[in-house]
Amino acid sequence: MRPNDLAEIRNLALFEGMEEENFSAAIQAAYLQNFPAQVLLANEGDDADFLFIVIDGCVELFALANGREATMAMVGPADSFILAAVIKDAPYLMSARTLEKSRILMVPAQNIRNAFEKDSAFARATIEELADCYRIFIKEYKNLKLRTAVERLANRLLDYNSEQGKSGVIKLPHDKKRLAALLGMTPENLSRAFITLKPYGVKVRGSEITLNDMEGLITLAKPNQLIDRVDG
Amino acid sequence: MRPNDLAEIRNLALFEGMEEENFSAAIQAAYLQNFPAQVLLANEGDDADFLFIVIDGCVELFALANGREATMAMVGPADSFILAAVIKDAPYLMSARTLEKSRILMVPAQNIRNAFEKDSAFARATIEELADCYRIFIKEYKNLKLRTAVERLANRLLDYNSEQGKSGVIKLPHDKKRLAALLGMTPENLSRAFITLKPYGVKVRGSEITLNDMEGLITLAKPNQLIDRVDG
DNA sequence: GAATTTTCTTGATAAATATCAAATAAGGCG
DNA sequence: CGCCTTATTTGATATTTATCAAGAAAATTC
Repeated sequence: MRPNDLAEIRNLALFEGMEEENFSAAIQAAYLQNFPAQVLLANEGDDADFLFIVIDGCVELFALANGREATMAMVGPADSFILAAVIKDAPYLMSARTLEKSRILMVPAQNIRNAFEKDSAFARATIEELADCYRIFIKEYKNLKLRTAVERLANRLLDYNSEQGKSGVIKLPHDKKRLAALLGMTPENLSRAFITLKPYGVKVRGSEITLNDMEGLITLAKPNQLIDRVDG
Repeated sequence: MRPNDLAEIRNLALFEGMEEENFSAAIQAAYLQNFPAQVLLANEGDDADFLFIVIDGCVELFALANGREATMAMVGPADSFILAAVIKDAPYLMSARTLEKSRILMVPAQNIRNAFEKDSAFARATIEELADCYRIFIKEYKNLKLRTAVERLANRLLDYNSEQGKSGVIKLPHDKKRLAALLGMTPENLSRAFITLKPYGVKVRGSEITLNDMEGLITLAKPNQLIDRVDG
């Protein structure tokens, strides 16, 4: 591991307050690895051998059942995933695959569990991280249960706009097939949802989306601090 | 608070390993209160003033948006709720109401936050509790995204059957309106889902359900350890 | 126990979403 | 560039789920 990488990892919220000694112990057994796109990092049902942290790139969390596939979340730089399975020493409930070339830190589960037995700052950081992940999923669950497909798309566009500097011009961060899966709809439905949003000033040119009527879009989307990451 | 109650609370997983001194400090400011049915205990959007723990009774967690209401979970004895909001000192993402006469322990949020700063056993217990809650919701999310309404009902019936001693005769723990909301469907749809399950040996007599063809029902439901609480 | 309210069911219909098939567009590669 | 693969869109249709309006059943009240 390069010293550069080490410093970057040291600064992750999860490890920030940790004692140097405990950090070293936890991290020395870890791997920082480069993966190409479309690599399966974790498979639902398998025992939680590693905690994963995305350093660079993008990872899709997904689940299979009944011949269907559901995208659960997209994970980006500085995000950990499957922390809860590691803590419980239980099977992963989700699978994970890289969507693009990604740099991933893999910390053996046992090291994580040892670390928060020993290091109370790390235990507290773990609590914070878990609480964050929990609330994100509660919001996703509400999003799915309380909104129609068009409303979910509209709010997602508002989120992307906020993340990307509120310029009114968005670059979709994933291809449309994956965006559809993330929003809990089929690609065909996503296409039609975009058409439905046309009267609300949403212009689609490939993966570039322009929002020409924020007022109107917001009226339709009804963004909500208790569901969305960012308020439109 | 009666000594009896105190002993019961002391034995909750969350407080089990806690130092006596810290437990006393946390609990002395707490209220153990009896509520009738249909009392709103927490309101989404409000600041998290209390951690709630159900001692007796039943509480519904729900959320509102766009004129719709979604039931998020049912909480019973020994379960805590809205722990994550307390930890983050953030607004509740869910509202909570009693469904029946209930005894609820309310611990001021500040006491909880103090407690895991001081007490590492409590911090670890909090991690475990949060990880449990997280995994339960991941499962619910998968349930909703990967299964049809009929499949969700079938699996819920199998769960209830397992919980209630696998006798093949179930007493529904909630009225059907609430069961429908919990399963993410309308009451009308629940009625029809029961009719759909009739050929699979599901007999409905009020809130008493009889399962006469476990094989068939399981074939339809396809219960899954990675979604359901108990495996059929 | 009759009246009243609430819950549950049923029927008819509408809306939302998925599926299947085909056409079009976009991107990558030799 | 032109071929080939993959992604996206469109159209037609089916399925799933919700809505609205009654009616039936159950529970509650007086």
